[in-house]
Amino acid sequence: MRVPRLVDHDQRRAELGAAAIRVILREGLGGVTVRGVAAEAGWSTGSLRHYFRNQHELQSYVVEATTDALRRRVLPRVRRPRTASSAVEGVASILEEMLPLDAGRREEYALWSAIVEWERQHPSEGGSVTWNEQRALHRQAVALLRGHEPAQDLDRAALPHPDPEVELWAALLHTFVDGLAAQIVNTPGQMPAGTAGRLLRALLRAVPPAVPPVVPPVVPPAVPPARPDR
Amino acid sequence: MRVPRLVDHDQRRAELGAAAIRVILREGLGGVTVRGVAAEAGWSTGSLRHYFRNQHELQSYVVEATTDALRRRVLPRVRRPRTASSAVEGVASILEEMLPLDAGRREEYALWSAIVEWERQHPSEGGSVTWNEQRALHRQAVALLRGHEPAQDLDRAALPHPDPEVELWAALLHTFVDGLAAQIVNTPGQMPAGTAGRLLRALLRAVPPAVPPVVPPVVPPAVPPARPDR
DNA sequence: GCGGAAATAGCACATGCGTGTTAGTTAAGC
DNA sequence: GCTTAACTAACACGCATGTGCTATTTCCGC
Repeated sequence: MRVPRLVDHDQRRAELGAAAIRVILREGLGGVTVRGVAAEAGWSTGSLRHYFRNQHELQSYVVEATTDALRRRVLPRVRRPRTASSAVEGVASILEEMLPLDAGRREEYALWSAIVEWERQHPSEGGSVTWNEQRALHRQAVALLRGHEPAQDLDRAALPHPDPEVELWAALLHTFVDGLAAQIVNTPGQMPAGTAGRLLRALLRAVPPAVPPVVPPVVPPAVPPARPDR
Repeated sequence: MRVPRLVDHDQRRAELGAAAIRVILREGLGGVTVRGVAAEAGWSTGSLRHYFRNQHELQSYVVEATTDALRRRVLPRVRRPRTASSAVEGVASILEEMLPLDAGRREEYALWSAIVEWERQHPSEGGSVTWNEQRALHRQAVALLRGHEPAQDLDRAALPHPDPEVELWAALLHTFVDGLAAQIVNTPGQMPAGTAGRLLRALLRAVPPAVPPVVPPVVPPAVPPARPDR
């Protein structure tokens, strides 16, 4: 069999994905057109369409690739060990990594927003992946605040916490941080970085402390009791 | 002087505005095109362009008109007297009027979102009008929760409250409700109406009550500031 | 009546989009 | 060197958009 020139499709697609990300940052997900991305990458539309049959396939790939890229960028940052003067300060500095407080994080937030928009318009069964990951992060944050042992791996943090109070405050905190990020970008005049940080810390201080360790945080048998939430 | 046929421009523009609102609900603010709105209203583009010179003028008018219409629809509802079993319940039922919990309020939220998007892309000096109004509403809510006299008129509520704790919790609550609304529409699977209501009430219960004017901030050793029940 | 300004309807042009098709180019295997 | 499949580039079609321009209709004041 004769094998003509071969190119690495995955690598090509990654190259296109990088160009598409630049387009998203400049014009939003709606600007991710076949022509636009091809021009950004310096290719012709015909070439691009050897790797993506249509616009949906292109956007779908870009959303997936962007999600992965953001994960790889953000996760190490929130897992970075830090010297904090208090639990509140430690958790606040973690959560601030998620807020669009400077140019770099504003870019990341714009990408997250584009992904959320995509997920809203193309709902997948099993719920939003990014939502579940964010919830796990806030669950960890609240557990830390209340003095629980942090979950070892990320999969563990994806499960509901045995302490229902952790679940409740994780939901409250998650929702609040979502709103905070939205206000920072939508009404930056009314929500400058300093105000955002103060509000975040104020809410963290409002998280009630765990009751004294009558029962240490031993993971109980696999079945958590039915919780009112969710 | 000869006066030809005269039509009420304001009334025409209002008619166009109503058609544009229908278009926004169907296709978003991006769908507000000269052709689209004209077709929705049953006119030709040439006619429409006697009242709006270009697309920007059309969208600008629509945003303004929609803001006014929403104000007129929502304000009486949040001011409706209610019989509540508690302060938390009373405030919760007010704030729920702002959440996209049913078809009607989802429509209103979609319109609010379109306005916020417009304001973000076309920032005006003096900050966002809608943001300030929302903040005033939450300020009132927190004041109510803490047992203050409610402000008489709306202009009064637009000013910062003398109690700094009211200002702080108004900001926290405002941000939280923003996030709640966003999650309800963006990830409805993870944030159904019942959960949203429970989270809202949980946060309202976390608002610290006003200290009785007996002993303000005498901090007993090792006891964190006043906390809600439970 | 009727002149004429306002109002209306419609067309034309340039632009940008997704997508289908087609001709040219490249390079591995024979 | 030749063949052939993959790759590249470009064009064409249909559609939608904003906007400028031009007939056509309407109706008040004379």
